[in-house]
Amino acid sequence: MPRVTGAAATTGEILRLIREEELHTRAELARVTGLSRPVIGQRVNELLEAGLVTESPGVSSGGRPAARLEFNGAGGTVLVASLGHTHGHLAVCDLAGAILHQEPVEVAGGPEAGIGAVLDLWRALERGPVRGVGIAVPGASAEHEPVVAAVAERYPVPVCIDNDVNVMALGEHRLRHDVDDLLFVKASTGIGAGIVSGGRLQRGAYGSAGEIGHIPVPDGLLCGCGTVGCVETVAGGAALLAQLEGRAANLPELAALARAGDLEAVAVLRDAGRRIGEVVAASVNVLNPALVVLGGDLAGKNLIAGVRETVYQRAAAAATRRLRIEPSLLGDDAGLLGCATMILDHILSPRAVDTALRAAPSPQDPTPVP
Amino acid sequence: MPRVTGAAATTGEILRLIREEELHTRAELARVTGLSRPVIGQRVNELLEAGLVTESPGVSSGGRPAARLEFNGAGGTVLVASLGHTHGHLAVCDLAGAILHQEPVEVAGGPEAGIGAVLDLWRALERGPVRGVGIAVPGASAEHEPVVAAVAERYPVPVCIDNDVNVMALGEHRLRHDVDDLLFVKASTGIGAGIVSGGRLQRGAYGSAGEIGHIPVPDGLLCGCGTVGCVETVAGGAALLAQLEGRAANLPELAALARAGDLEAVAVLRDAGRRIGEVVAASVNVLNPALVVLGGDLAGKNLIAGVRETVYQRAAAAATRRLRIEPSLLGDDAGLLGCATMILDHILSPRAVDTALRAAPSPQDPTPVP
DNA sequence: GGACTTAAGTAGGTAAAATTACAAAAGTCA
DNA sequence: TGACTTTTGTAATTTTACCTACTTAAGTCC
Repeated sequence: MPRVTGAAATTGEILRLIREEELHTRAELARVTGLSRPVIGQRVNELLEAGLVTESPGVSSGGRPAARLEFNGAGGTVLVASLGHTHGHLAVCDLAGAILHQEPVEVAGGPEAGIGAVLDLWRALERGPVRGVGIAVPGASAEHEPVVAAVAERYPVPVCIDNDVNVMALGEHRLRHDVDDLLFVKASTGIGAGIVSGGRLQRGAYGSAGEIGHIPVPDGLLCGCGTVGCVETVAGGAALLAQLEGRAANLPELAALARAGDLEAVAVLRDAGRRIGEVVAASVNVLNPALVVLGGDLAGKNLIAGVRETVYQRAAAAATRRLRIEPSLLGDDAGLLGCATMILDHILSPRAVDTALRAAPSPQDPTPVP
Repeated sequence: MPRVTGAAATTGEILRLIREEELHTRAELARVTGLSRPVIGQRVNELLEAGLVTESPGVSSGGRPAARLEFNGAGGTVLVASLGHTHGHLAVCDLAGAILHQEPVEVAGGPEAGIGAVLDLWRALERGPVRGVGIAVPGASAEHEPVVAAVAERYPVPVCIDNDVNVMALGEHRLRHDVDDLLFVKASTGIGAGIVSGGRLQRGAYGSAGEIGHIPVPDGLLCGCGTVGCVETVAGGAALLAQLEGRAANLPELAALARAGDLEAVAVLRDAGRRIGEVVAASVNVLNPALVVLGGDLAGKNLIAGVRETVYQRAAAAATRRLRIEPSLLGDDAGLLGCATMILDHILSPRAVDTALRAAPSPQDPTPVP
């Protein structure tokens, strides 16, 4: 019987089918790939031996019940950290991307200075073999090579680092993998966006794609960047706190105020949404995404309403006809979950898995997967 | 000796290495791919037999001279057409993408109505086996399924169709294949952009990515699209002709006027460049391309100067620091050359070549390549 | 309980792909 | 001219990646 799929169904590809395509028995895998049962059996055994897949009794459909194959999220861990300029969070996640344990961390002086503290905390939290490390940093990730070097020295596994917004965009994309073109907008102290186009994260030529915080909006104050009327200046967290004249000390408080129905807070957020909507409208015109996701401390229903209002009014009909604008599904742990997605996508990709299995077919090897 | 490259070096991949990676001898191919000489020899023979590659005597480097392998641009032809709402151009190109012969064509009633005339002219121009067809249409290509059907009925070869701006972006990308993130902006009667990000053309979720013509710019007239101040309304070809109050009857005349030094025409174009620069600046902030290419009837030095002025002033420093803004290298035949690139990328891709060779290994087959 | 159904493992075999080893061709250089 | 270098081709062999056929397992249905 000839093969059906275009790509050769390597062992790594079989894992992808189990993990992402909802195929859970050897027989199904054989049908979909067009490969014979013995080949599938052999590949699945490799995955079972490597601890990447588990087998459990299934239900019968009239004959012998098929053993149910599941990706083994407990087959290892990844270490992740979402770092800001002064503080951040870190966590240990399983291979399914679930957070097993997390901690806040102080990184006075930024990620470079604070990476030592992060490494020490990770060491204390470690459980099971570490298969990869994912880190989110503020701003351009290219400037954080020393961080990667410090981590790579302690952990001989793949290390991925990216901008916090890009990482969140990846995390959101994982939850909605039917959407191949999405724009993730983070509204917090700063305002930025992560772009997924054609199913892939777009960083631009020099890593600053999606930096929409300094696009000017009509009417506005002088921004630190030199231009007049950057969105970040008129609708960023600092501006909103200033507008409330001390009634909220930080962004979570502001959000809480709005949730409690405070009319002034609601108005401030709605108006910020309108300003942000201006730049989102421009981005939507340029990119034509299927979905805009709003995340960050400020992305409550009021801000989102403001964004919707402006985008549907300002952006071209062709780009908005089927456009959805929705809140993030990731919640408070967006950064950590995004980091986990980033590194897991890397180490569980068919290529990486094939390479790892070729190098270390035995399960007790110190770094069997990546 | 183990393989070096990740991707299996299939026959199609070997062709790519010869065509795009400047590898011109069997020995070089063997070194780069890590495959043994006999395998390379066999694959190259397949390509020679299929007429996709030519062999010529080379120069010695101290031993037997290596036979020089070149992609055979004369191994077939592709038919291309760049169609507007009322008229267009069509051509026959060789497999290297060079125009062998071109003709204007009237397509009263748009591409659907005029495709018959196009087919007849193509038939008259045909020389050598036709390996593919590429067509550019105004606006969204999804609306032109009937055109594809009509062409496919006469020519049993791959047919590619896309928006004219996207096609030009592809053509420009081919000429600068070191640049993986570029924005092609066409300034003519309409204003639009084609986006190449991460080396791939981005169409967006519903094919309208890059439609920047209807983004509003500060201050402006009422546009047909309902919004106030679309760039296309204030800086599109129609607006500029109106500003010149009859001194130019069409855009080529306007461009000629400016080249001759007419101050009014120069000012009008420069100002249009500034308006277009507003939306280009927004796009640059969002996408962070390495290069913005300006094409279309209006893209002379005056308009480009205006665009540069505004972009470097308005866009964020991170996005403009290494940004280049340049005129198109494609010239008047941008549409046709872009079409050729589009269809050639398709039929000469490693996958397409491998499939074609598997199906028809003999050179005298009517459709050996695709 | 026995026939039927579906799933999975085993053994042996085959065809393709790539390798090694050997041989020949076509130049340079003294 | 002959030694040396580099490229290319040929033949036999090995390796890989499958498949087919058969057997065993484990359930349902009458």
